[in-house]
Amino acid sequence: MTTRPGPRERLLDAARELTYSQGVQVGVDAILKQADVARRSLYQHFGGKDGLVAEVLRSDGGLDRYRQVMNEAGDDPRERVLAVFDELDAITSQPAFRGCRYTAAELTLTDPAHPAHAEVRAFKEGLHRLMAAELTRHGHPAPDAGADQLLVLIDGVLAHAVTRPGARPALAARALAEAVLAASK
Amino acid sequence: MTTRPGPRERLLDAARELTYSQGVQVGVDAILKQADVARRSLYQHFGGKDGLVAEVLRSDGGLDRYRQVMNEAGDDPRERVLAVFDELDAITSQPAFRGCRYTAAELTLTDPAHPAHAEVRAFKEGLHRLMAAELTRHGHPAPDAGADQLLVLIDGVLAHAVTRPGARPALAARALAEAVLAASK
DNA sequence: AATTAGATAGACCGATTGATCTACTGTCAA
DNA sequence: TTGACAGTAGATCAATCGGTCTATCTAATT
Repeated sequence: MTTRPGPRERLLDAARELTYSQGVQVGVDAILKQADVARRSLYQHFGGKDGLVAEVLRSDGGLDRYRQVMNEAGDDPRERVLAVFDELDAITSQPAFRGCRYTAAELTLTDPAHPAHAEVRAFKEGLHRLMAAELTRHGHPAPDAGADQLLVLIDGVLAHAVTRPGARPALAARALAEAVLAASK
Repeated sequence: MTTRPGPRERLLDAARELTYSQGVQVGVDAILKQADVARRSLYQHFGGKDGLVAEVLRSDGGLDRYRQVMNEAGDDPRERVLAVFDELDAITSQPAFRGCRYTAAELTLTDPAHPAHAEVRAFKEGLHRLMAAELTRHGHPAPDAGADQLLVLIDGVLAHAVTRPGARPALAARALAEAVLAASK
């Protein structure tokens, strides 16, 4: 039989799911209930709700998913970048799609002192490095600026898909990503 | 001496400011205090907090601001579209910038029944029509698809600027907007 | 002058929030 | 056997939430 994970993992799993489907405003009680964990364990492991939310973002592995999608697309930088937008089209078409978890956290948590903000920034910086590396391999004359453009496109797709469900923004963005790639020599 | 606006206007002004600076999670009490209005007036005029929030979005005049920026740029559709991104660069560079109020509302308010969602959608649709009209005048072969691209860029700029303050995403997006315009015959 | 509608002030409500606390249980190692 | 420790269960806390209520005041209408 499968041993179920410890309280810490169960808390992270429950929080990851509920803070996405219901937003970070979800109550601690709901998380505790779904995790089937004692109240005290939460404060023992994460210090409080804020710490739990931050750890959810930190341990989310969002960057790994981007890497995986690109790796499955092969070696060609161009194909690897475009594969990201194909994947975005699939993600944003799912009924359970509720936007980018990082952007949502950033916009929802107004308090600048919230530990989640640092995690959001770290994620975006990591994604920027990821994209810049691809553009460098592709011979792009300004990989940093190009990565900025790709990030705008990615964030734009994830933000826009929430408000206009039928728009398929990833397809629109994919064509612009090709324009970014076309800047290479 | 200037007669101060009625309770309804004061409520809208206070709510517009506070829901932006502190998010829609801001308490009713804070809005009432800043508006210097009796509690009852809020429920008399708007039925509740949800109604007030929705009316803030509806009466925000965000579309008018886009129109004004484009009108100030003259008649040429190309200049009018690019002026939008110049303006976005200015807006996102302000210290008080806290993201797109509509996107934030959409991501924060999880309840699908919240009346704000309809206002968000109406705004984005209006913006889409605005951009499509410019592309049509510019001779774009597919104004609707082109407007989709411009909206992704706009949403991307507003979303990305929140998480990476120094990135100047509007400048990156402006170059891509030129690519959209270049599709015209 | 009488009536009426809108606004104000503020008490009050039940529900929920995040967090702390005590008491108890099970496990493993010394 | 003892002790340490992590986890559980649940009472409890103060604060805050959105919303309803009564009572009073004011200004325009009739």
